[in-house]
Amino acid sequence: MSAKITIHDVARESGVSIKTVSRVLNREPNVKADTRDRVQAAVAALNYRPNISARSLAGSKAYLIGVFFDNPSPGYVTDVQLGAIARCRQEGFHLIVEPVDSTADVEDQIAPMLATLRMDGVILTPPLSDHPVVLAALEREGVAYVRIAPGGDIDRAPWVSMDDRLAAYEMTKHLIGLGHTDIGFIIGHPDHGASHQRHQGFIDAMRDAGLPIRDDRVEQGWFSFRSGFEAAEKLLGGVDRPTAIFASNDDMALGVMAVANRMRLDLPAQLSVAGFDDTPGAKITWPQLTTVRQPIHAMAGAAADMLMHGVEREEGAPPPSRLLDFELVVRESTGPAT
Amino acid sequence: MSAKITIHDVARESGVSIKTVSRVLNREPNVKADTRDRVQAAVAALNYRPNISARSLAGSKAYLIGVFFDNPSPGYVTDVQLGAIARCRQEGFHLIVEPVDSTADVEDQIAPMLATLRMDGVILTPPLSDHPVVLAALEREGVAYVRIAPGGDIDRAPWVSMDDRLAAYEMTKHLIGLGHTDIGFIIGHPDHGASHQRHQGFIDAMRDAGLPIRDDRVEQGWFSFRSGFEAAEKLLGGVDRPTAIFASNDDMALGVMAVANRMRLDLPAQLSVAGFDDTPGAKITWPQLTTVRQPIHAMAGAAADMLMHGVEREEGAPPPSRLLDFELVVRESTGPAT
DNA sequence: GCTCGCCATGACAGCCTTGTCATGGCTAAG
DNA sequence: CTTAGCCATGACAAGGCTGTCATGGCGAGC
Repeated sequence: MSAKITIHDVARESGVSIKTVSRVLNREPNVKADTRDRVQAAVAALNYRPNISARSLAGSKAYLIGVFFDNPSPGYVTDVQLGAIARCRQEGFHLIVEPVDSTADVEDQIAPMLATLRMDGVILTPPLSDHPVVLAALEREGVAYVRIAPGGDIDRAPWVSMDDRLAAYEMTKHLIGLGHTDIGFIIGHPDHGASHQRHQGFIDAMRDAGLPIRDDRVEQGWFSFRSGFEAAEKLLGGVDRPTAIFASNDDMALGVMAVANRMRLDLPAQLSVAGFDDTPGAKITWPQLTTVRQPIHAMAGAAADMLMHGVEREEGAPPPSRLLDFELVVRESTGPAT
Repeated sequence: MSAKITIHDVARESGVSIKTVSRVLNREPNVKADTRDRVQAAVAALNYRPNISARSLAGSKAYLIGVFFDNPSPGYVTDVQLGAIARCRQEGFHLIVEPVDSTADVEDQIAPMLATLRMDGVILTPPLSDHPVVLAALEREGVAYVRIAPGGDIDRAPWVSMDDRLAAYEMTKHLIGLGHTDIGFIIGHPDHGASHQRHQGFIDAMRDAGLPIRDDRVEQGWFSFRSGFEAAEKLLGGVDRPTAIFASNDDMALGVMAVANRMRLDLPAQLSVAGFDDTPGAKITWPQLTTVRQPIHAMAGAAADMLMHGVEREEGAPPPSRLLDFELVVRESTGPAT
């Protein structure tokens, strides 16, 4: 380990005071171009890296962004991490990941960490985006946060989301366009805000097409494979079957496909199946799953951006937020109604 | 935000010097039980949390553990994180996650972060556990690290692993026990040390049972669904098919199942399929996948433990390391040979 | 009863950086 | 030519904690 070099070494090397080095490092104004170059040369020559602890102790930034999650889908979680990190790296920030078990005492889990770490901001993923205790703790500790895909209370804080309602609407329209009129729907986990919006998109599309929604065609799920499996057993149990099923996420759609497989139904000839999320699992089936690609990576990146650059909020105005585009991914699991 | 309370407040409240508070906080000796209690009471009363930046600036610990990964399997990655965090929380440590793109300049990615963050240790997941540039950078910067499931150069640094060879051996024995004599095998990604060991386990079991291994029954894969799919197409392409296929991980096994599904093979009657890892995907198929449960959670926890408590290495002795137990998970995708 | 020695505690410096404020040099205006 | 005013720079303190070392109190031994 090379003896660690500090800002003093750089200052001496370039013949200025440490404050000037600091100014160059932080891109502050009031440094002559010539001086700036000299300092940067010294930094490069000495291979100097500022010490993050000293920085955050002295200054106001911690160079740390937190990601809180309590999400059963590993694909979603890593995607968020990757998206956030990509942005953070550019600005010299780092990512602290903190799983939060929302069935245990949430306050106990996050309060200590918030106080010791004093992160610059926290990215909240569903269902934590709508967890009242989490939001309250963050606000109490004065830590900025951005919610990803929140379900309600939209004006409370900045968020990044996509139009779940519209996406579900488009997917339903896709099925209707294939000739399906009798479509089953599986609702997502009630704690996730997106669940309601996706359901609403389905309802709107059916209504706009003048199609009825039978009560026995809508089942409650929990975003898990198992819940999709069970819902599908009910939906496909009778002699009178829907010709398509739209599940509110991919895992549940895979559950539907498992049931269909077991029943020896031919996909998509006898049953079309659509999911939502475009998780890696969507490509891992036969036939591959028609689904909605969420811009998870981009959403996390945008959230990190807002946090690093300080979410300025004007009094009275709604918090700065972003709605990103989704993409309908049509694969082989949906086909013409027969 | 409550005005942040410091060690001085606690000291005043309990009538001792800040140094004594520090001693209590760090469980140092030389504090009277009575004094210790008073300090702890004050800490609780004031809801005091030490500032991590100040701590790491003054002391030698950073209270940060890094996790480096470049792993295509999100399930594996989150499992490692969860396992590591569970331990870290108990000791007040936090987890920094750093994806490393091993196809880009690895040095550029990790050297700056190592220097600024000065983490107490880093957990390396495959294939990074065997990446020479990563290991060298860590050693140069004097950052302790623990390798998870390294493939070779075992005495270079501490590691945590499981007996991949034995697990593959047992799985093969399971298949042989079901009456299979003609078994296909799909090798894992050549960069992962475990791949070779699993392959060896398969070879050993077949040899010990006196069974031949046909060259055209062994295919190279890359741990991805697609590679499993393609390998299966070759293995199952001819009229003369193996009665069982053992894939070196679950994703590839799922690829095999997709091919079998498409060929309308009845599982496990016409083909037994076995995987390795017990990822969430293993339960997401029909029939559910027989596989090997890796103690990923426990391995990560053990690695975190070693890092937090300082990996003491005696000169000449091999580094302290741990081999954890695996578990054969027999589900419905394997059955008697017909 | 006194001294030695150990144990519990405290004063102080130091970790590395940023923020504040003062200083000196320069330009433009009087 | 002088001075106000601005800009670039530097000296110094502060930030919260731990490590070192000195100090004071106490019990044991003589």
